[in-house]
Amino acid sequence: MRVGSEVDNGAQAPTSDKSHNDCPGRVLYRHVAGRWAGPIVLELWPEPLRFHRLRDALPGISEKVLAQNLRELVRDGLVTRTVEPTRPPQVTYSLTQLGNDLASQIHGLLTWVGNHTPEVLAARRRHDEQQQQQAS
Amino acid sequence: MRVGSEVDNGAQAPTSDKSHNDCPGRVLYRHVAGRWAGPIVLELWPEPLRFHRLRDALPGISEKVLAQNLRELVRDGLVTRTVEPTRPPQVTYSLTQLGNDLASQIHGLLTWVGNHTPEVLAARRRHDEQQQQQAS
DNA sequence: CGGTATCCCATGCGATACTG
DNA sequence: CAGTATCGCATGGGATACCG
Repeated sequence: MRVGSEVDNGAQAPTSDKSHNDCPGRVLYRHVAGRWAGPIVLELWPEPLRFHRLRDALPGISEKVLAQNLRELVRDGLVTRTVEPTRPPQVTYSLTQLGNDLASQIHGLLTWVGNHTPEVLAARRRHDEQQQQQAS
Repeated sequence: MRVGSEVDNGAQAPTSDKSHNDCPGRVLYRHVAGRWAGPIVLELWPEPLRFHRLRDALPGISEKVLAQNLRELVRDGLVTRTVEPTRPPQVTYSLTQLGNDLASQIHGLLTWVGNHTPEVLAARRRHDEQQQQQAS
């Protein structure tokens, strides 16, 4: 609770010049660890997919966000976008070699999460119960 | 602080109740893939560290966010918090076995990023140049 | 089919001040 | 030393409508 009546002076220096924040590796990590980049790459791992197939494989994603992520992945050389000039047009996304390497790392992380979520939930329950007891 | 704790879907009801959004694995992934959880776990991988040591090892993190992440990690059974009742108190954070497993996955992803950032940057430059040409 | 455009909200994170 | 409290922005991402 606001002890001193000091008003927060809203201008919080964006920290923008701290060199480690602009570090490209940092930025790239933030992207590949984002909410959807990992899952998308994993979907493309076994086989190339078209836009709507990809969307359907990722329940909950919006087309906007899927498109954003794909654009970024293509730009970063992790995914290839191939257009078949048919009618209607077909656009296929596939992993590059670089993207393939990344996929194996993502896979490791994501399957770890899949395998150990129950243990984490159990630990969490134990922890919360102890907190409960201490509170009482 | 109850960060991302429970369901609590105050968010803009993503098509209402799509169960996959509340899926514990999804939530856990969002956490370990967050901006700092990965780096923190990696710092603890070689050896346990105290709060300020950890903060200093992670340039740019605020104490608030470090504390938040550590609390969550402890709650999830990935990190152990040990208090030495000396004067002044010493608090040491170390990985559990579960946290150790996670660390190796994170390590894979983070070192991949470290090793391949130059290639990504090169790809990005190539891509941006092509866009430039098409625009003209 | 394969996207963009627009609008808006929830959440994460940073900065600063204070406490046991 | 090891945190908590408070405030506020920036950003990612969701919903919806529209375009080539």
